[in-house]
Amino acid sequence: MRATKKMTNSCIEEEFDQLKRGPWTLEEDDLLIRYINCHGEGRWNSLAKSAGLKRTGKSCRLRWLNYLRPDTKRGNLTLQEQLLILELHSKWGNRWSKIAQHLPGRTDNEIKNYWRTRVQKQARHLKIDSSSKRFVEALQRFWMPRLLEKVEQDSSTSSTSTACTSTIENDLNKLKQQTSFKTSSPIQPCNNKEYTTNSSSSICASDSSENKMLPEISLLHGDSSIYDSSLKDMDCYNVDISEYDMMNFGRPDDTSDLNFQVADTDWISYGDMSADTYWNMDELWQFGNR
DNA sequence: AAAAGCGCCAACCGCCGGGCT
DNA sequence: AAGCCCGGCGGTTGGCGCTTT
Repeated sequence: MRATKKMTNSCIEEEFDQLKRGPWTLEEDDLLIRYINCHGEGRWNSLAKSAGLKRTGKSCRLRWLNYLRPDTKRGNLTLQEQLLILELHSKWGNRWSKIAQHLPGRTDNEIKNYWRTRVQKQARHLKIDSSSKRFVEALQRFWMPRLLEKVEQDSSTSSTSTACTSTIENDLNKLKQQTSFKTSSPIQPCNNKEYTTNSSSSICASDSSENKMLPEISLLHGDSSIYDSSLKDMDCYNVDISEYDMMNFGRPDDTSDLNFQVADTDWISYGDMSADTYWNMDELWQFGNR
């Protein structure tokens, strides 16, 4: 019989009331670190009590995973990390923990915050829903190729690479092999001339003669079961970004719900992005050269 | 210089699934 | 089989600090 079962409701409430909330103090951090170093992590509720912390197990777990764990990375996300997040989000949607698994040292919370504060901000500027097909198209059609281009430039000029970035670069190399984001690569037309998704989530380009459309991100609307947890199963988009008419990107088309306004923030134009650390293209150039 | 507005991010909340009793 | 606990996840909130007015 668990001890808590013997507790009366008032006892539980009293204990709950005594629990501390809000920002962690240095002393609490120290207690938690020392305890985990001695006894390891897990069994968070009992850990909290044994360590003498007046916190919930959940709170301790979160503090450890998101902040105190030794391999936690802090600071701005690199270009590679940003690109990987965009790509993985287009594949998996808001599966933050899953995305975080591919970014060593980054937490799901951090990635979620990045998405909400940086990426969704762009959607707001464009006055479109960040989960809309149009916005996902914009990401894939413009930002990701540009980011990839920049990442490649950086990797060709930079000789040093940490173990973590190597992991990310491996993932990105897979992406590069399996997608056609590169602006310089020749287009790879699909036989069926339609963007279609097959059972393993591969997406092929359609041939719309007047305005080529990027593949739909079927995750947003489709069956999540087709998505595998590993990058190795990513399939080609078979789209060459250079084939797309950027100027027509925001123009009205038959699918009116996909329209968005570009006039007030001319973010489609090169080098004329909104002034944001992560998204301003000018700053992107500087970012990788640090 | 002060107030208001805004962005970022750490932390919390509620829900869910799995495991144990 | 049912009830309970725990851990994990995604969504949301609140406070702090910076910027703008």
